[in-house]
Amino acid sequence: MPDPLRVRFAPSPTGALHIGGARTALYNWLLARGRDGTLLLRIEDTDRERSTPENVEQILDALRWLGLDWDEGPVFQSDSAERHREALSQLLDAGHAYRSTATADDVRAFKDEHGAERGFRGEAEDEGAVRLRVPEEGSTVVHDVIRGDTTFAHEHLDDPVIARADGSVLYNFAVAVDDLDAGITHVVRGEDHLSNAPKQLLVFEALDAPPPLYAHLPLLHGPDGKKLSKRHGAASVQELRDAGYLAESVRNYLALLGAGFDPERDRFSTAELADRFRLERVSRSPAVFDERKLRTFNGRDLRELPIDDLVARLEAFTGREGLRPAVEIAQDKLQTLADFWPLCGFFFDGPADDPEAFARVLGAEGARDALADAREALAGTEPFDVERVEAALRGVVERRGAKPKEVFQPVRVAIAGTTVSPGIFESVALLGRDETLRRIDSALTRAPARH
RNA sequence: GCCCCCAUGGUGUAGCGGCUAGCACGCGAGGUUUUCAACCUCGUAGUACGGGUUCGACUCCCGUUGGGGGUACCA
Repeated sequence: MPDPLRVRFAPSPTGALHIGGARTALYNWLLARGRDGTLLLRIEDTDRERSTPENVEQILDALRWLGLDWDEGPVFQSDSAERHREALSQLLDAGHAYRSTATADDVRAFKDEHGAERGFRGEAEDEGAVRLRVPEEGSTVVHDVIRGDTTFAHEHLDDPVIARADGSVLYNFAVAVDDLDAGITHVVRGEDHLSNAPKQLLVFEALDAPPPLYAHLPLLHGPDGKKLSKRHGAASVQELRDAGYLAESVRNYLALLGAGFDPERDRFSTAELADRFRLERVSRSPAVFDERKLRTFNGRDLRELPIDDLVARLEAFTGREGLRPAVEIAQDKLQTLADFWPLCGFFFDGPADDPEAFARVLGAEGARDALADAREALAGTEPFDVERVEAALRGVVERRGAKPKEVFQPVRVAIAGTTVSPGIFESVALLGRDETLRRIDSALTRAPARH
């Protein structure tokens, strides 16, 4: 029997859940859910400034939106101050750590003297910050599930500061103690933590405790190869949500970004993802987050959503109600939830204001006449349903010997105000005869007469 | 500067010593078409470079170059 998994994810509480962090959270989630493990949510808050209740709530909210739940937590590192102090004096007493007043300048001076590649070693003093004593000889090797062994020679490692002079502990010490106490078996985090791993391993060793398994994920980059940031558009899952992406699409896309799933497929249910996820399969090289591809995935998923579901999401997204009829005729044209209102808002709030489109389409040769003919045909259409509307409009096309678009576009611009809308017959039928005629009349009044 | 990681088309990836280097997104052309999408066809483009090892390297080793991360009494 394998030991039960205890996995933890620990976003930093800065308020925004960054996309890279979201992927890390997702992989932790898939790992735990796929192997019946326990998932612990920890907030890395040794730096008190960041973990304001508002920031934490934003993170939790983003996690929930993504559909990631956890079994225990959130727990805060700052809640374990007593235990941290205890572990600290344990190391001090055993000689694995010492106090030192050495500053960053002292460390620099040390390297000037001994060489830049030499790790700093301080002298034990009665006061000052607490530094962990790194062995002179040998090395610490990180056995990483994803990247294999990475060896860190002790001679290159500085004696890391693990607690401030005031006794408050620092990250590398606190996580190690917390992971130990929480019985964490798997630590899955970003590659930016790889160089922290030997420090934490050294803490485990000093505490004479077995370390968890580590897996460091490659980082996510923007299209320019640089670290993903707001410059690249959305950089946090909150922004993705606001941009109208579906949580399940984001999940699916993020999961595919480096997890080594079947390359012949690009769609997996969340259950499948959890079932197939293998830490060993995760890529070692960084990936570029491509929002266009996410858009494509999103559009595909959105188009297949049951209509009731889509309507509910759109009403929540736009804050408007009674959207269903419009959603029915627009679903195929949406890529994100945010696409809906620009496309269909005219049904509810009147024609959009697009003078350029109006002038171009209704100013074209014969456009005004075509629109007048359409008005006449529509005025006599009964009942006013999609079928009859289509017959009426096509009749106009035929009588005028025009191309379809020479009639349809003027009508479209008259009712929508722009050149883009759902299908013209569906749109006209949905708007109803009275409103359609009203808008056509209004357009006719504004349109320049040209024959 | 020093420590560490990474390297298949524009992007995400498959490959695990012998392949016509596969799939998807994008992009291009065509088809369909009432706009925008969607959809169908076809097409485009890749193993960073240099040395080895081997009968044989995208696959293994070394170096170079390039990219990234770390280097706090931050997390």
